[in-house]
Amino acid sequence: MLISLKLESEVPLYEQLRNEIILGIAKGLLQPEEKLPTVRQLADELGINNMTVNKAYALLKQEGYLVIDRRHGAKVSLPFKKQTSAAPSEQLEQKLELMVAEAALQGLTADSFHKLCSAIYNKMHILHN
Amino acid sequence: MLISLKLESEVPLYEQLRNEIILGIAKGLLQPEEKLPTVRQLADELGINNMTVNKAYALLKQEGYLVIDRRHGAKVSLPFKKQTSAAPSEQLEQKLELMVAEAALQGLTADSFHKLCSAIYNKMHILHN
Amino acid sequence: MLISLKLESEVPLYEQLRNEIILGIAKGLLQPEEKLPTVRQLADELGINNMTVNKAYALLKQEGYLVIDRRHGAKVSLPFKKQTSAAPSEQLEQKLELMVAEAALQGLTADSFHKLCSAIYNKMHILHN
Amino acid sequence: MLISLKLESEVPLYEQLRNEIILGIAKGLLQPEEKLPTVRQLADELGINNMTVNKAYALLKQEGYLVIDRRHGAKVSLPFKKQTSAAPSEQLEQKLELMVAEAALQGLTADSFHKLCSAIYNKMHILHN
DNA sequence: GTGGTCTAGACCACA
DNA sequence: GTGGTCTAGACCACG
Repeated sequence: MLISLKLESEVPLYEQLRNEIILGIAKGLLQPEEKLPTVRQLADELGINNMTVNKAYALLKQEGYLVIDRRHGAKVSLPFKKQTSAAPSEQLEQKLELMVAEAALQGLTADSFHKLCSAIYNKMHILHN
Repeated sequence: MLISLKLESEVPLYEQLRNEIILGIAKGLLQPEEKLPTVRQLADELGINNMTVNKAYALLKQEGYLVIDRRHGAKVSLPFKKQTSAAPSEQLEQKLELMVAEAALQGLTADSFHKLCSAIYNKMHILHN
Repeated sequence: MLISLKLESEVPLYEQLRNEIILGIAKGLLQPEEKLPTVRQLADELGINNMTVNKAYALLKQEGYLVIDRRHGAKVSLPFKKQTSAAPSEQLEQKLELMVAEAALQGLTADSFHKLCSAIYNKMHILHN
Repeated sequence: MLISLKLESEVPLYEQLRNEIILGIAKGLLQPEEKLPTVRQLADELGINNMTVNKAYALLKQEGYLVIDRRHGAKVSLPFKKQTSAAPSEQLEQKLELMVAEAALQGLTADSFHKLCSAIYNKMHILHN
């Protein structure tokens, strides 16, 4: 899996890294239980500091996407936190509301938006139908 | 229109303000051509620094949501045209992709996501059907 | 409020700092809404690095004990997460179980343990009777 | 007696193992003078390194919970006497103080805490009444 | 002036 | 060899 960071971006490096890994998991590029590179390896590979990778891993661990095993480093968690009936978090809802508002103001029709969502959802490996 | 800012939020104040105004426009609480409060008025009302409001207005102007006339202050732009063939901005697409990935990993089905989007879209005043 | 860290301890500095602040809040040495020292001030005062204090503050923020306001730095949260009927977290229960086991094996009677708990609880400013 | 370790836990394996054994003794699952598995047996059984088990045993020996005889392996110590006048170790007291502070801040009443302690104490086999 | 981020390099506990 | 912690010093966004 290829990870590319934008050094000039406003988004912090550790957050970009987190996002890329989440996308990787959702798209199936990273399988559950799959071992991730060590902190040092990834830091070298990306040309950034150990602590930056460390912070990203710690964040992903805290959010439940990664499991960190003292013996073998970091690996992808098993999926399905099994949200009983998948109530979307309030935070997600608010972010989505803003996004829809921007899309609507830019002239995107509801239908176009739906199609865009579908297209994106289909790129995800982990589907819940 | 009521604007509420969360001082303790991660999101910068000027960005929260920008977001609230965009939502206001999309929901029809702010009409096209409607005049907004002056920087000072709004800053006083919200209890924040002038520069913060200024920054939000400048950002909204740059994004095309506001028109700023030195004589008459800031007012809401005329809406964009419908984009039937609609190329959603790349930034929007990337943000949406990440959001979908997180939603999927949290167990939200594509169908639930679609319904959520529809519900939100229906709250918007500016519709493009 | 006086904070003392043990440099020779096995407990990480940032965690010691977190613990001291939690104790301070519980004992009422730090009042709700009270402003804490800035990261730099506290780091200087304790003779440790900024990032160590930063990490402690970030942890306390994440746990809900502190609120970080971009304008005025860190302050103590309002209490009462209002646990409906205060179901003790499973983690607390497990830690307590181990502690009781150790106490029992060291010959401490149940009654002594109860009295010890009462004595400690009475030192706390925030009581729920 | 069943021992389960969590590889993904923050708590070091040797410490988890120590804790489980202490709980086993306190609950009476391990009787005084009872022989424990050899280091190798237990390491194999749990799928962990010999050194890890070794470290746990050494720690338990140092704390007085185990007696290690080179010829007969490790066995459970005889219980301590009742401490009627009982000075609880300072370390125990500090850990308990932090725990109470966290519990209080999370809205747990003193009474609930007491009841929880009683319930746990009753699960222990070694009682000092 | 505040916290947030990042670096380069170091040491330590764990396994 | 792994992640976790810490340091000293730097730059930046926010307000």
